[in-house]
Amino acid sequence: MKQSKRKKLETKGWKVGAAADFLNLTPEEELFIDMKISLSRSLKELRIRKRLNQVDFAKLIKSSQSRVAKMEAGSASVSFDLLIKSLLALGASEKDLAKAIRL
Amino acid sequence: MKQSKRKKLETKGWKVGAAADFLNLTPEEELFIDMKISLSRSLKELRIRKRLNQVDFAKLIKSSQSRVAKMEAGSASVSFDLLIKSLLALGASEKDLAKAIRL
DNA sequence: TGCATATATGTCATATTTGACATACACTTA
DNA sequence: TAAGTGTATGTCAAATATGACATATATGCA
Repeated sequence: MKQSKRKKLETKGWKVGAAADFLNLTPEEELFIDMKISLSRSLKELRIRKRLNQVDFAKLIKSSQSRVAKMEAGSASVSFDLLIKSLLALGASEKDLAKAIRL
Repeated sequence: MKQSKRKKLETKGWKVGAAADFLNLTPEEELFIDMKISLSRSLKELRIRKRLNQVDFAKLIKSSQSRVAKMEAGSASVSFDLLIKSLLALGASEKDLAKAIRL
């Protein structure tokens, strides 16, 4: 993994693998994180395109501004389930999600 | 929603929405469930293609046979996170997952 | 029939994720 | 400068998902 990418993840609460050791990140773990980050990006993009601020979007999905911020920051404490629910709430289709995973 | 589909979900622990009322299933909720079920199917398919039984696969992902069964049954108690981790463990790529979501 | 293998279902203590809240930070504009 | 707006970060009790376990069911085969 590139040094720059590693640094980025460390700050977001990602403790991957048993040893929380970024040197031992398996390819699957990296893919898993990459996909979440991809969804994060799509979420932020979509929210902004809909001209919603984090507070209003949080209300829309019955969550909180802080959690929206964490979603968009690619925080490790956010599940795929929440990301996907959020994207669907913004009107994303299955096709959109399939695309978003890989962006 | 079709009657047949509704019946199927009811048996798998899906209590959707506040009222657990299948008559009030929003399109987003339905999409959410559909996607999980799609991943379930792909998972089962991939596992069998790799000639693993549920016990051995459970060991591979450090889980249990019962949870693998629940994953493949499309149980409501299974998260996207676990489904995706499992698929990645079977060698699925981001592309594969993007496809699997929509099958 | 009994035995082996594979899968399904239910329960539960533990682990993780959640929304809520407080508060900090960044930026604009008056 | 202060006030307003939007976003980020940390904490925590409650909600949800988890692996482990027991047990049930199904199928094949001696």
